[in-house]
Amino acid sequence: MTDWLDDEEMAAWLGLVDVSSGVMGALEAELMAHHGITAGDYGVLARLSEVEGSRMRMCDLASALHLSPSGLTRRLDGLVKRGLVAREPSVEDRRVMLAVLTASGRSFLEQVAPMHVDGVRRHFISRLSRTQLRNLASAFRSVERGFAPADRSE
Amino acid sequence: MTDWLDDEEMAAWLGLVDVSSGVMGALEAELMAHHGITAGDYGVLARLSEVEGSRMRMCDLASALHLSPSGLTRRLDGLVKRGLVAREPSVEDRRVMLAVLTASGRSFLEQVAPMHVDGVRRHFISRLSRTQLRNLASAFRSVERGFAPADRSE
DNA sequence: GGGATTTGATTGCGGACGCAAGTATTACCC
DNA sequence: GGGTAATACTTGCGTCCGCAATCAAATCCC
Repeated sequence: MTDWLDDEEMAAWLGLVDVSSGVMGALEAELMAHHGITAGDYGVLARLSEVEGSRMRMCDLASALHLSPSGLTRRLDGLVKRGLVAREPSVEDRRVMLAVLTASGRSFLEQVAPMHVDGVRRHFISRLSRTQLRNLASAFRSVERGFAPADRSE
Repeated sequence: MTDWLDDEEMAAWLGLVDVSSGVMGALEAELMAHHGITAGDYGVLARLSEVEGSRMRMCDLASALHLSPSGLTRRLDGLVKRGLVAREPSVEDRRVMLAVLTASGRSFLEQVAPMHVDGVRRHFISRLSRTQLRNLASAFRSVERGFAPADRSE
């Protein structure tokens, strides 16, 4: 018989699954209901707004968002059609396209972002004490340290 | 200006997102590579195996898996085609279909499950001390307590 | 410097899934 | 008890997204 999960292990594992899907689902629904934007689209805008020049190479943006190249191409199509992002060929490397946040994309994001962080706070942060928050962050760091060198099973 | 997230809050939030997507992604890839089954299909088999009689009403199964009714219908189509699950009309309520784990479904699951819990252990549980595990489970419970009565924002 | 390899982006195709509509059965209620 | 409402499942349709193929451009290497 295999080494099954005991109650505490199971609670931690199921908790991770339920909490992440629950919180992210709630945030997605709120973003869509109040601003008509998907979490994926919001992620593009937010990421672009954080970087120097508000522009990123497609490939860097795709990996930052854990999205395939083709997925990002189509996601960007929608954002371009809405005028929130523009495509701009790179001058240093003519293979690459830069995704650049437009002025209206930035102002849209500035309307949406406060509600999003409020959602994170309401559904997640506010349920936790400061100690729990710190413990959580430290536990997540422990798990993430195992990610990079863990691929030798393939 | 809105009430932004400080460093610890941000670390906890980003940690949740990255850890859950990282761990679940790794588990999904392993399930697919070693047993040719998606995480969704595995979830159906696992859930059925846990209940009395190895059968569930479609609607209960759908909500347990956070899946829409139509999504479950098609997912079950695939599992039925592979002979792992069977459909069985209910005698007490002729609207409902029961999804029932077949003998081959059960034996397939018994081959897969040890690898799956091993994956959970490798990618997640083993990175944490017993104290971290307990703290994590308790923090998740705190967050989940806020789920049910939190819908007054809609 | 010119051909082979690598890298970046897009498109065709197919799978997965949610919503809305449709059908069948049950529950409710006067 | 008969009509209305609610529930369970399925199907049609559209969207999202990953993989493989394709094309363009840069890099490598002799």
